[in-house]
Amino acid sequence: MGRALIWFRGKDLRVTDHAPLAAALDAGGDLICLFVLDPHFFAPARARGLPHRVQFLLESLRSLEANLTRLGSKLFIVPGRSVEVVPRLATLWKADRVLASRWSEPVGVARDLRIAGALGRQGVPFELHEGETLAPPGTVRTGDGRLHAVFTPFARAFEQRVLVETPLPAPKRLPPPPTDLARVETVPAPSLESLGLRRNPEVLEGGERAARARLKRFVDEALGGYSISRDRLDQDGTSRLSQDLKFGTLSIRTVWNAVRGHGEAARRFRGELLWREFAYHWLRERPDLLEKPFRSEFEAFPWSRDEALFAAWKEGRTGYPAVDAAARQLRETGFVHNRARMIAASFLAKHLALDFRMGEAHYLAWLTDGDWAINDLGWQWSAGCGCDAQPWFRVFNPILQGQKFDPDGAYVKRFVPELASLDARWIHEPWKAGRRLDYPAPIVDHAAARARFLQLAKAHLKAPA
DNA sequence: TGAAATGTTGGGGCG
DNA sequence: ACGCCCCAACATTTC
Repeated sequence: MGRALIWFRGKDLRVTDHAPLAAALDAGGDLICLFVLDPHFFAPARARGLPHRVQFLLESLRSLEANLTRLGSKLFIVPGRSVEVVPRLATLWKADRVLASRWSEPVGVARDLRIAGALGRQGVPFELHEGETLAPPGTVRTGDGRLHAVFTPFARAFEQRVLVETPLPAPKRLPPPPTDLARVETVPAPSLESLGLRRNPEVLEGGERAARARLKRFVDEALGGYSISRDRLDQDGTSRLSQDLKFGTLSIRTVWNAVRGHGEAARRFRGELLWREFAYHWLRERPDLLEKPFRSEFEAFPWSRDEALFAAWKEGRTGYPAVDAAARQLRETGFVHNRARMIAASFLAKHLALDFRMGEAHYLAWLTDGDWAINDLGWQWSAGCGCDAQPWFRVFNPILQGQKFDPDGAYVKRFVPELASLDARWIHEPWKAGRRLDYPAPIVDHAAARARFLQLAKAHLKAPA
């Protein structure tokens, strides 16, 4: 027996397959559930810069609170900085140990080190449990102990060596919070309105129940055709689970387990989950990747930082419909289709030769699913400077990509309404329609921009050191 | 998890 | 009938 303080954080907002909760419940004794509300993160000015993420997080937090209450426990939401709050409450509430889910991204590692130190000085163990990834980052390695630099061998090694266990069920009930707790300031889960935001109905609903419904929809309706329809901008062929993995409203192994078997399409989807593992492996090994390219020959690459071009890209007025639709989908809905992310990223890094970190930061702020490891890997992949990246000379043609993956222009028309009445024949190259449109001409010519980038990259990357 | 340039092949029109 | 050219279709190479 003893008293466990379970510290829920922004990446494990669930009660199902929650290792710290299950471990504490197994051990018996008192159980206190805590969420620390950092006033820095939950400030109106900051929230306005990340509106979609904040909305999803708040809904998921309220869902977690309701679920814990339903199970007989309670979520204490305490304002403050976690490095201060957690050690203070551990002492004040006489916890014997503090449990949390591992958080392996740089800010989480640094914070957990400080907290472990502070708790250690108070004689309280700090236990981090797995659940963030299928395999703890860094555990899948080559024969000589290095991380795989190429995805395919990584995936093969993962499948051979990693045994993904069955998810833990949600607890049937939880012990009520102890009655002798010293009173501390708690706050209700903030409302969007209190942060100066209005609910955006385009952002998917937060919380475990909505997440489970999405998983079921995907497995029942979309998984079978995943291999083909995953690339279609105009279809709902993707899982739409990214924000649930980001905030932990579904555990990664719940998703993995739900798509076991199911043939080739499911194997393809599991491959995408393994890209996530790959990204977490590398970021844990190389926290500096958030600042610099994986491939060192790109460290001094002469990227542009042209603010006018960047603004056109962010606001969706480059004149290339597929690129602009992606930009507007991001701002309006907090989500961008995977194929559209690639098209938009390629355009920024190659046609515009802008520093990929500008796009990376913009995506991280506006994506509901914005995840450091995955976002960074994706951007570095597109810019050609990443781990197992696409070659620098591979330049997506935004017109062809649009024609291939949005043949009727339905995706473009949804997010670029100025083009709604345009014939599908011209939808990806509206300047050829011979019509006056309230839509910008291309800010760069595709062929010229492509040639310019290839020349720039060749000169920089092949020049003798 | 590309695209464009270049090379090759083969059928048909035509002198 | 034959060779030549044209060019679409496909393959290979290059960026």
